[in-house]
Amino acid sequence: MNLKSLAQHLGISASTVSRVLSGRGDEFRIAKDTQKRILDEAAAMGVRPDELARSLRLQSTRTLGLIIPDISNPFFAALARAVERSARAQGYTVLLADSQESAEVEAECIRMLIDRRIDGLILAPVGGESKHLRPLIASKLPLTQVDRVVASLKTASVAADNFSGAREAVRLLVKLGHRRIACLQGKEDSSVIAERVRGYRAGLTEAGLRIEKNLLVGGEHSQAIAREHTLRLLDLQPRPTAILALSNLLALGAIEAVRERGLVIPADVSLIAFDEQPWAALLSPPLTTLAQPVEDMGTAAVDSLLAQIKPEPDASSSCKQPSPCA
Amino acid sequence: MNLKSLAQHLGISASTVSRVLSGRGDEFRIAKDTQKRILDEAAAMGVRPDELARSLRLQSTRTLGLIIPDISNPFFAALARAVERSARAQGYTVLLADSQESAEVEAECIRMLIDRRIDGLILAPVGGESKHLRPLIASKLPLTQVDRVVASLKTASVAADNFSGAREAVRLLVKLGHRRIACLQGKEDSSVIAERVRGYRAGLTEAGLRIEKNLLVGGEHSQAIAREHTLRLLDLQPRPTAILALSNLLALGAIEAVRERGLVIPADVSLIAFDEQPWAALLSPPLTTLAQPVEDMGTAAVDSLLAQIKPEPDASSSCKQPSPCA
DNA sequence: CCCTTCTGCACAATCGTTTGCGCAAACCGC
DNA sequence: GCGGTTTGCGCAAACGATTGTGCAGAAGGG
Repeated sequence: MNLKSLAQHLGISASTVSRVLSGRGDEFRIAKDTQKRILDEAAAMGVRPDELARSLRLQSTRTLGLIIPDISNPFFAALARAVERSARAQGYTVLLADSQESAEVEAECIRMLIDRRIDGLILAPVGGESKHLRPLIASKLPLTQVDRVVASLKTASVAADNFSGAREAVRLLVKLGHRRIACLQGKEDSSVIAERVRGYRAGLTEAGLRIEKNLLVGGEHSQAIAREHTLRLLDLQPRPTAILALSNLLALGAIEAVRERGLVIPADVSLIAFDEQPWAALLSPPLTTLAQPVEDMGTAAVDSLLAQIKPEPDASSSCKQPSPCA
Repeated sequence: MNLKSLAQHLGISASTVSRVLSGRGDEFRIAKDTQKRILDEAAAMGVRPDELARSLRLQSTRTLGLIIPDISNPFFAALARAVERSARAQGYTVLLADSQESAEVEAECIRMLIDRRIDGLILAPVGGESKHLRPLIASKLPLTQVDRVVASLKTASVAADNFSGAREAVRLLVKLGHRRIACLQGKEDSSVIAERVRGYRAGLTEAGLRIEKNLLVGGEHSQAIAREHTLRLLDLQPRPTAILALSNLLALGAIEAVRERGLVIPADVSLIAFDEQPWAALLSPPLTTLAQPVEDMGTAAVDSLLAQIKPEPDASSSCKQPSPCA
């Protein structure tokens, strides 16, 4: 079923078959007649060149790696889809790996992808310690960070304008009359969260509001912990009138907590959350979310990476800010 | 950075390095001293054998393909995670592809995975026409179907007991006093849906209830269409008192429709849905769901596939039935 | 001291492609 | 009928690993 056996079968050399199958028959002046024979027989026998051998010889796999922290998070699932589609459109395939929010697993994924000789890597880092990324940088593999960005790594990166997004959210709440606005944050060492927190503070300051330490809670990116922190927020006297949840997972925890206290959104407390959710509209009343431009981020990441791979420099790009929606 | 250059660097042949790095130095009676030199230097230089070349030579990639119809569906995301973990535990890596609920894309994914010489494939088929799967069967590639099963394809398969699950759900509703129970189905040609519909009918019959044609609606696996069908259900006179949604996506559409009609679950109409959902508990009141044993299905699929790959026959397995939960 | 046995490693073929180079036949003009 | 050009294609060497076979040198026996 391989190119060589097809060649034998036709009494023709493998070189000729290779050239014809790669669509460069004319370029090498292979007789039309010969080309037709080869193409017909290849189709009939279902012969397709072995990508492994091909990659080995060409030293290029036309494969991109994508590492995300959690495929079951709708945001990352959407990102993965966008990356995959965009890569496929440019003739690349994507190897997807899930680092499970663990630096250790992340390092393992990186090793595995490098062993498979991917042409480039799109990485949404788990954040925090980045020692394990040093060998990656040293390897000179084309690399683009996406969503979360470890700034100490000098690489191309693609991220939403999280600062403006969060500030915008606060402005919105202020306009609605809120004065005690709490913020439910995730991992502090994540660039995404850091930016959003910065935006939160900026929004408050801008509105002439004080930044109260006990209204900025969290520190883990987990639904359970978000729930606990929200419970504590709700027990404060006076209670905050609005909560800004910095991610979809955190929002889930917050909603849980609000329900648990027998309170109602938005009568008792308003909630506005980052990340779009398929179910946001189903809550009563619908949850206000800040959609991230995940499609754009995916294609931008692929473009940025391919720009590094092909020698057509295009620098790193950035993205629209999250936009509020119903 | 490859094995050969390391060999030169040490003034040793590549064969020896290969044997040592593959951990079989003793087996080939390589001197302890030589082994140590090789291992040390390999670690220092960060040398790891090229998986491409290795796979080519060994005619085995230790890679499994997984094709699912939609990674952004939480059920499939969870399945992918389970498969990935289970495969990794057995030394295999997984190539994930998303067929986007399209037979055409599915065929393309299959071709791509075969070109990459995967050792086996786990497939959640889009269903319907299966002509495009013929070449796959012909290729003799180890294959296991998961979740959805195209019965006409004689392959190993892993699926939940959807029949019993649906029947159980109907029993539950009947016990709660419902007599007019509607069913919101998806693609009729999907084995999963077919089984669930069968279970639905069985449950009704068992309870001595008539099966009313206009209470069994649907035909597309889409939230929007589910919404429309539910609207029509709700406008029936008399209105059904309960709806069984055969998947998470359909449930979303149903909830939308119920809200749109200004009705309340479960006061006006009860809803029970297949597939677990992270947000099911957040609705007011919480949505009753039938969780599928997705972890088990993932590991069972991998086991079934590996049984075909390694010559340790273990036959195909099946799975626990979906269990009702809060 | 020679012959065998064991130890420790190297040689070379192989997996399935791609590609630079080169060679034979056909064709052309004179 | 001979040199030169064109046409059409094959040879063989890569790519980076694995592995059966074989070959030296040391060790051991008689």
